[in-house]
Amino acid sequence: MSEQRQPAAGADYALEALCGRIYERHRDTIKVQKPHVAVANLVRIVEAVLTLSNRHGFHATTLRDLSRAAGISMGGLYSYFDGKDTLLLMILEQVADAVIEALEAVPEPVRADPAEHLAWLIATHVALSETMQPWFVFAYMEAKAFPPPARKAAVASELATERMFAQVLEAGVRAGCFSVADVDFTATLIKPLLQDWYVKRGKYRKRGVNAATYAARVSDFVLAALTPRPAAESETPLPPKASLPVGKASTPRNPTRKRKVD
Amino acid sequence: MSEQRQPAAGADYALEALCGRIYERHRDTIKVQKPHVAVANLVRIVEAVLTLSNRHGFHATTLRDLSRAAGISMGGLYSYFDGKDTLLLMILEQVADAVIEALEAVPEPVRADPAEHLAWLIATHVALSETMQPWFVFAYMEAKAFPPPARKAAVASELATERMFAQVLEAGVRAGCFSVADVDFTATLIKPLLQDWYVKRGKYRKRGVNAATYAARVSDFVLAALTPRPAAESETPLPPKASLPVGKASTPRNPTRKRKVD
DNA sequence: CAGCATCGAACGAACGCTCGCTTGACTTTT
DNA sequence: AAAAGTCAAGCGAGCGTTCGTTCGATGCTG
Repeated sequence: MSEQRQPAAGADYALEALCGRIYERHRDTIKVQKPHVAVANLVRIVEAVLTLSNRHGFHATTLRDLSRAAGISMGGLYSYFDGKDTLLLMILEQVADAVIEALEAVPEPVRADPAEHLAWLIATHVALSETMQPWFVFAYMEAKAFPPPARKAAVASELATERMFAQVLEAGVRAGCFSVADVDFTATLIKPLLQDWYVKRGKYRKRGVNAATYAARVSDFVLAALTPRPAAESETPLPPKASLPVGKASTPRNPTRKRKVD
Repeated sequence: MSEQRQPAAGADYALEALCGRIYERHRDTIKVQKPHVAVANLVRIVEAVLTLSNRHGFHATTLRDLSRAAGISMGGLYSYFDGKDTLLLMILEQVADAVIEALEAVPEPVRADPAEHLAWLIATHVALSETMQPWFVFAYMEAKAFPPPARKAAVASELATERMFAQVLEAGVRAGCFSVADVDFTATLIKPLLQDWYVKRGKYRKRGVNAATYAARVSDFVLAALTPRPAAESETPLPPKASLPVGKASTPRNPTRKRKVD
């Protein structure tokens, strides 16, 4: 199973390994005993549900579609999860775990230089979201629509990665190699740049941009914005008045019209 | 209706005005004749469907929920659209139109200076997406899941705004005030920064960041990245090898297992 | 021949959508 | 001016369909 494992991180982000972890985490609800059978079928289920959901949305994906795509009967599916929501949760958990695990495995020498550390975080995140692209898209698109446990976990995960960026920025500011007005805000701005890679990957593909190139360009862009300028700090004075017309105090806040029956 | 209309653009982005435009565009399918009645009810329908959909997704929003929230009976709803999909389309069209219309109304003096033009585009986009926040979130989250016409329109709209950014960047490069390696790519990177404002607006709200502040900060960040540096062009050589472990040539690309019946 | 794994018909609930009916403001008739 | 007629507008029970889920029968394997 392991063979060409690069860092000593001990984590593997291939489909099969990820499904193995799902199996272990949900041993109690998964009714199939033999691990190799269970994991093999989980692979087919997860692969199918990611494909179908990323095309039409999780809610629009029916278990009959999933059954056909995975090659497992309706009843068979219920040996692997006790309801549609659980299936969603299985995937979301795995994504959140993978992100934190991958980004925390920063090599010690890299951590020394804030600029290099930042570039490493960006490159690692892009590489991870490239390997697990369908998972990331799924988590990003479906996280909002579901039960509090999943929502909380997703938000927490996002904040955790944001904090990692903030810490690096702060270290850079202290070391004098970054010039940042608001560390937290700038850290927040980096996240959407990383998300764009997997959310709109098709667009980049079409333009011949691959993961490594994307990461390098984003690093360049971000580092350019952070690098202290010699003098002439021309902060944008304030945005040019770009107020949109919004016809007086319209938009009645309480348009409750009485119905016949309540 | 009009009164405090700032630019001479002639566009109004209040809920009622937007529904008025929807009414005009769909006169043929909307069965209600009297404009003031139709627009008033469209307001209640659109407001309700945006609220419900942004909470649980459009697909998960049932017409019964919508009927209750809007205060219009099931049958009544069908006087305003001939199917759930049409309702989705009505909103998507309106968002795409508003974006292009707003961004094309750039004042002539602003266009002269690329930096100012860029800041104006950012500020205008943020201001528009602030005014129409639920619409933007709806369009962003639901665009993928629907019929080719809607998808095509959404992609085209995104490319159009992207091209506007690219043109400004190009003008700035020619004028010597921007230093950009790849104009198209950099233009692409700006979009997600704008989207983050409405997609994660709750997060920014919680931190006391309002629309104007957000736009100003993003402008600063982007302009800092574009401003030519005196010397020392330290392009990131290549990303530090951030390869994730992906257990040998796993991930069987064709895990088709035969079923009993095809 | 156990017993684990899988199957797929069947079920109740909930969906999008329809349609015959009621309502009420306005027009016409007497 | 009162009565009768008209029709746009709105209503909600009910239709057929499809959903998530269940469960007894049926392999398959050691």
